[in-house]
Amino acid sequence: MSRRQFQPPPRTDAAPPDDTGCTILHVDMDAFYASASLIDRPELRGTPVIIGGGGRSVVLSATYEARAFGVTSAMPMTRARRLCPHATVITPDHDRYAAISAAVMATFESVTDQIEPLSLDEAFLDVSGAVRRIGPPSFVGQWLRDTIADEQGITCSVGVSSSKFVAKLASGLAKPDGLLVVPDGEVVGFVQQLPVAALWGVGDRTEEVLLQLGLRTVGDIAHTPLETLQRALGDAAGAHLHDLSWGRDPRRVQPSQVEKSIGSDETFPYDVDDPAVIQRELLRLADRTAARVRSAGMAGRTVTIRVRFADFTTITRSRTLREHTDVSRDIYATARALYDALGLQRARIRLVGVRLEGLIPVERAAIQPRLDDPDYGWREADHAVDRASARFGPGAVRPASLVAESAGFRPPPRTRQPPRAPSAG
DNA sequence: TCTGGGGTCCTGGTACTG
DNA sequence: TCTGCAGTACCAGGACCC
Repeated sequence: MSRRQFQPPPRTDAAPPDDTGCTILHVDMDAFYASASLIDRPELRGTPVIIGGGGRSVVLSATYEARAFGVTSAMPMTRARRLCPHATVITPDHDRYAAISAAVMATFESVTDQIEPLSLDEAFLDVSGAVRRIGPPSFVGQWLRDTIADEQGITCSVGVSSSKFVAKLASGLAKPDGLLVVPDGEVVGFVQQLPVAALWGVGDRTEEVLLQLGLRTVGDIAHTPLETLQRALGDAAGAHLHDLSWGRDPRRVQPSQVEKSIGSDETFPYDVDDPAVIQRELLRLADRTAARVRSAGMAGRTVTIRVRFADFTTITRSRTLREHTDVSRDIYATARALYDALGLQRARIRLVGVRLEGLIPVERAAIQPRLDDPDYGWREADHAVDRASARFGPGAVRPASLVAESAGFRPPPRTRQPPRAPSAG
């Protein structure tokens, strides 16, 4: 809980919007990573700034001045630099973002304990328990905006409504630096005027399907038979969109969301066809994944690998183990077996990933020592590595093959062979 | 133009079991 | 013993979100 008590601002005489029953707030930081990066670089305010790395990375965030040139999040950096060559490029500082996010979440906690973070820069709040203590939801929303601006030096936008879906739409329309209330009686009209792509769950593919059906607005979806939507999009997605098109969204704010999987992907700076390089990368990713799983106090049962080829086709392979594990060696061995089973012969690979799914708390995992386990086995070794990493920094202790890699590894020359199709299964 | 990294959820196919 | 069926678990991939 927050150590700071809520301090209500002076009330104004402006007529408040009708926010009766609108107890769901969606708070979304404006261009969060860019705004956070400019706290220490105030001279760059009002100028185009792009947050992103080099090589094959994409744009993490951009100031509104850069967005005016067509730069958007997730756009390849090479393209962003072309669109806005005079922009200042800043390398992301994730530790800084996490610290600011934690401070913002603490501000939320001074209002309500019903907080559902969606990411570092946005969250749903259910303020129904705070209305009597603090004031109407829109008043709470404005106080949050003022407080975050004062204390963190960044702006945010707030959507206020009676459901998560509409609150999120409202915050998006309020951007930047605004607050929008959608009263209960206006939800259907508000939603149905929007284009189909505004709906949560409609991405490029689904939008294309809907447009092919002649559906351009949410109102069009609302007046389409449910069976037609389900035939085109599947039972779940069809029903979901039909509900949203009438403003129906019964999902409640869920304060605690348990992780269901943990994993890491890595895109190589160049396409790789050397099996040894890929095996080392799998080892590194398995190590990293296992450390995160142990740090979260979890254990998982299904190991999934992902392989993306040079032509961007992507395959996944998974295997469910007999027992849950948090041991680096088990995860690597399974990932390696899955990769070997692909039977790839010098295919050009762009990315590999390792993920552990089916997570449960480690104390519920009932991990059984095997008869051939030594007294102090791989789990104890992992915990020793974790302790060393905590004391001396990540990577203080690594598998020997990774140490050799950092000492002398050189990337292989680029090749021109096309990717080989993976074997069936 | 050329596409990151970390996730969740859903769907359809297949294998297994009673 | 064989076959068909239903339920379940697993697997692979697609789509989506931030």
